[in-house]
Amino acid sequence: MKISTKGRYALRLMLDIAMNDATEPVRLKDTAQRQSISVKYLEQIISLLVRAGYVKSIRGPQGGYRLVKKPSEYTVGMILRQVEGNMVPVACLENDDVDCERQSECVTIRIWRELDAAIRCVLDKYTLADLVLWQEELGNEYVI
Amino acid sequence: MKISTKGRYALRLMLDIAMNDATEPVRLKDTAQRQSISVKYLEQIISLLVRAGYVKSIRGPQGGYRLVKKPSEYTVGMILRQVEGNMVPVACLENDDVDCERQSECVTIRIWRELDAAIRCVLDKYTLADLVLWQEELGNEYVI
DNA sequence: CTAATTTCATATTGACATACTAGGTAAAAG
DNA sequence: CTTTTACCTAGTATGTCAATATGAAATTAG
Repeated sequence: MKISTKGRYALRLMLDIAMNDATEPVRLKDTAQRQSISVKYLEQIISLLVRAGYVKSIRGPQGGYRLVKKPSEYTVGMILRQVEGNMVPVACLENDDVDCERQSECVTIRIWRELDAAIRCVLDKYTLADLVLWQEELGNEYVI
Repeated sequence: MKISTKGRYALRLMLDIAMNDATEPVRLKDTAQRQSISVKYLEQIISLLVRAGYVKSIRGPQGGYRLVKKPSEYTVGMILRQVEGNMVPVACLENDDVDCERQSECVTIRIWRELDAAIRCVLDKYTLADLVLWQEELGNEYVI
């Protein structure tokens, strides 16, 4: 019942790009340094986000990555789901076709459904824009 | 980000005991049959619940397991935490001592904290008594 | 054109976790 | 003393996690 490094790093990666792609594309080399994550691992993670159409890449020198849409258009849940798969807490909620024959007689699924809804609620409530704002506030505190 | 079979089985096991230990101790052999889980695997799971003091065991013929307290005194979260460990979504929330040096500058933790609270809320809201009730309602529907 | 810089694509690795099964021991009842 | 139950430990196959490693392809600067 843990979010993997892949998911957590993906969020920090998207946040890092959101905060730095205003003037020029963000190179993974720089993100890696800022976030203390290896370039190679970031490459793997970002490939999933490129494939999803969340970031676009520019090759060659001065290349890097840029967000395709505005930070406010990426919820935390969207990002996590791309790299972690559906963020559903039990397999029997995964697809609508019933693959567990116990479902009709199983009451524990009510707990799992409510848990799923609660998780969804939090993850889809916040966007990258919120994270950017928080991070900027934190930055200002240091200056003061 | 999944609850393992151990956690899910533990909940079904506790529910099964709650619903059947009124007259005599519940044997794992019977639970195994009712729940379609192997006796051997149930043995491993219940040993964690015995150690936690959640069920007491009676050996020998006509032996089995009984709940120590009333069903209403076991939240779903209590049971899951015994077999799954703390149900916290990211490691940096695990213990109070700060083992991640990024915590002061990391805003993603706000998401994780809220997620943790949401999960806690659901898991600690329901008890075995709720599950028993739901299961009984379901049983009656079949009769009608 | 060439060299440097970047992304892109796969393969490999070691450690650990999951989901069990197997085999045997210990206690209690009849 | 045999049966029935719980109890304990080890093993095992599979998969996932968290990366590294290697190299190719594209782009730009000079």
